[in-house]
Amino acid sequence: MTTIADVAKHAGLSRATVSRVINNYQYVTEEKKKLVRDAMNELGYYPNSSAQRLRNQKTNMIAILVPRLTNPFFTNIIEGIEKVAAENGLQLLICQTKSDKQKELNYFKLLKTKQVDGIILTAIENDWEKFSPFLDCGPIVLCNEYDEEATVPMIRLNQFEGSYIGTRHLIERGHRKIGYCGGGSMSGLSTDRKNGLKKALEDIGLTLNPDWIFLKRYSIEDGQKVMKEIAAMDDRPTAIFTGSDEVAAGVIKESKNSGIKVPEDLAVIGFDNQPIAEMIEPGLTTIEQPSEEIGEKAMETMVAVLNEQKFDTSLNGLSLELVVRDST
Amino acid sequence: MTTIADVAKHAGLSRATVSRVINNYQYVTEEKKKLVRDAMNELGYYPNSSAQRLRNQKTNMIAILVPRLTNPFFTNIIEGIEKVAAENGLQLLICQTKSDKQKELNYFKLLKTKQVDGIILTAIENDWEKFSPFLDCGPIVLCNEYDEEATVPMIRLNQFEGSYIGTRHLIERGHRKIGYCGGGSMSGLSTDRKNGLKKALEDIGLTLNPDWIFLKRYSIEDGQKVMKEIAAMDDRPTAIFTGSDEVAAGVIKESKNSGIKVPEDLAVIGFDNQPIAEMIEPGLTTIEQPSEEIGEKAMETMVAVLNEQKFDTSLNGLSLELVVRDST
DNA sequence: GTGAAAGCGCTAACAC
DNA sequence: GTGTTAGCGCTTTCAC
Repeated sequence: MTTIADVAKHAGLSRATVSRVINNYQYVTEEKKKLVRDAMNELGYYPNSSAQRLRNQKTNMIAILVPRLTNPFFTNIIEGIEKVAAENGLQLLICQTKSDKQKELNYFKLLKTKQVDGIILTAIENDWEKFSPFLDCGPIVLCNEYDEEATVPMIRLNQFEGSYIGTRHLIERGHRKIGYCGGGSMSGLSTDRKNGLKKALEDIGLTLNPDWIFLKRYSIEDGQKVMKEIAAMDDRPTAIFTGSDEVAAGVIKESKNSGIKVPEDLAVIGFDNQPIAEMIEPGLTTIEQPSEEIGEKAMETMVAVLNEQKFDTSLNGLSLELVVRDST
Repeated sequence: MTTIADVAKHAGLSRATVSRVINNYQYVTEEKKKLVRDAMNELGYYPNSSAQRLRNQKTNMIAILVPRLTNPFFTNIIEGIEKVAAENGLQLLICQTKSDKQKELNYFKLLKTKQVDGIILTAIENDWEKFSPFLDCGPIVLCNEYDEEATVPMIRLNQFEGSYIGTRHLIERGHRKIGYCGGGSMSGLSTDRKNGLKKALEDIGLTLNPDWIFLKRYSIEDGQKVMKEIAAMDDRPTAIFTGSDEVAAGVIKESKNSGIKVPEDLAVIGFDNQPIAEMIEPGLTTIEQPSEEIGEKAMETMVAVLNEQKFDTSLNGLSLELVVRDST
């Protein structure tokens, strides 16, 4: 392995000067800069990043925690994060939690062991207080999901309104028996969505039937199970509001096996507007989330916090929009 | 930040002993082990990974290069890789090349700067010779894609046979005018698939019509474009063999806009057997790849190479299988 | 079984 | 402008 000392010797200069060239320090004569660069090229020298990290006490690496990489919504967020990260010379350590509390918590040790400078969360599995030992170890930024207890910057969209407009749409189509299918029961996002739905129902004097509430549903398979459960009911909803396009796609897929027609027998509305929403039949009505922009904002916030700048995340300008297709 | 010296002082022992406890060195009395562990807990000590990496000259981190995270085939490979990585205490640095030559090459610098101990490639953008400066910087393992020039371990499936059986299936359904839609023209995998198709045609005295060859098609959008091109032809194929389910899904989606019926006017066969294959209508006939197993084998190979064990990758026991649905 | 000390490769005072 | 040197936090000989 060739080190900075080898380059220094080869160039007939000191290690300090070589370091200055590596780091674009301005007061080095062009002549010696060239000497150093030639030596680096001849020896095929690259600075050892472990040494740099140890010396500089920073890694230029940010951990991104996502539930699953197989969900395009999260890979789209990563897409946005990566764009801004690249612009700022930061690297990403992408971590899958598989929605597992312990896994999520373990990744926070990355902060303690100084493997990353900060963490961006796209979901939350644990109670917020579990994170308190880590809050002073480096910046934490929240996006997509949120928690009322959290004291860190958040990129948060109005999920209440998102599900409210979705439910209004169902009501306008004549539905009165509307079910809800969401994520974790403790989740701020999921709670807000449920409340948005409730509010829309209450506006016309209805209440949400507890039999039609399904929680902790995330995948296509989960959606299929929900459809089976609905099919087995004596009193079925005529419409179902789901927390993701994947779950909605599972519902629609299974409806074909259950002899239930979408949207005639059951209207289905998704969330996210993933590619799958326009691939399936009938096309999925859904609430579009600007996933890539969410990622961009999150990383911009991280960069600002790392540079100790202030950054107002309360007004992020991002909103949810209804995309109407054929499933409603 | 608390360091090993703080722990040593707190426990009334030397830094060496603390280090021995951290690394489970066996000759430390239980009594002092406890003293050290208590001190670590009280101080909330975690070893600094940059320092460990610098000292040990290894990172326990492996880079995984994938074209895109939004393609489930690659995230499934990552799934398998991650499983084996976790079993072996290795971390993953997931890198998106976006099928860009320069990006791919840049990630190889991770090896030079000692940010990772090894690299697993799931695709190849550059000519193999471009990688030669990096071959002695750490182990490189190839999976999915391959290159005849490559001298590194590969997890390689018989793509020739995969497309041969797919094409046979089309021929048995009565098709004689079969088109091919694949990835990079230089790619070993894509070339083998094209040759498998050619062979199946030649077996019954036919040749592949060059007008029906589409290369560098990867996404749903690419598939839609292919369908448009086909629709505009005077002499159209009656069946199309595609290199991924995403492209096939795009073809099928666009067929509905072009008034072309699948499979009656155009049979479509995909590759990979991704979730989307059974979500769309008609259900997509496809060649299933054991993507997760590919990832597992790749990481097992990497672990073996890191431990300087031999590992025969030529017999990996993985094979491709035809999954028949309604698109053919 | 435990401690003292050297050194992994790099950067940033500080001196000149 | 450039060189000298201390030290980032850790592990591992080598003594004892």
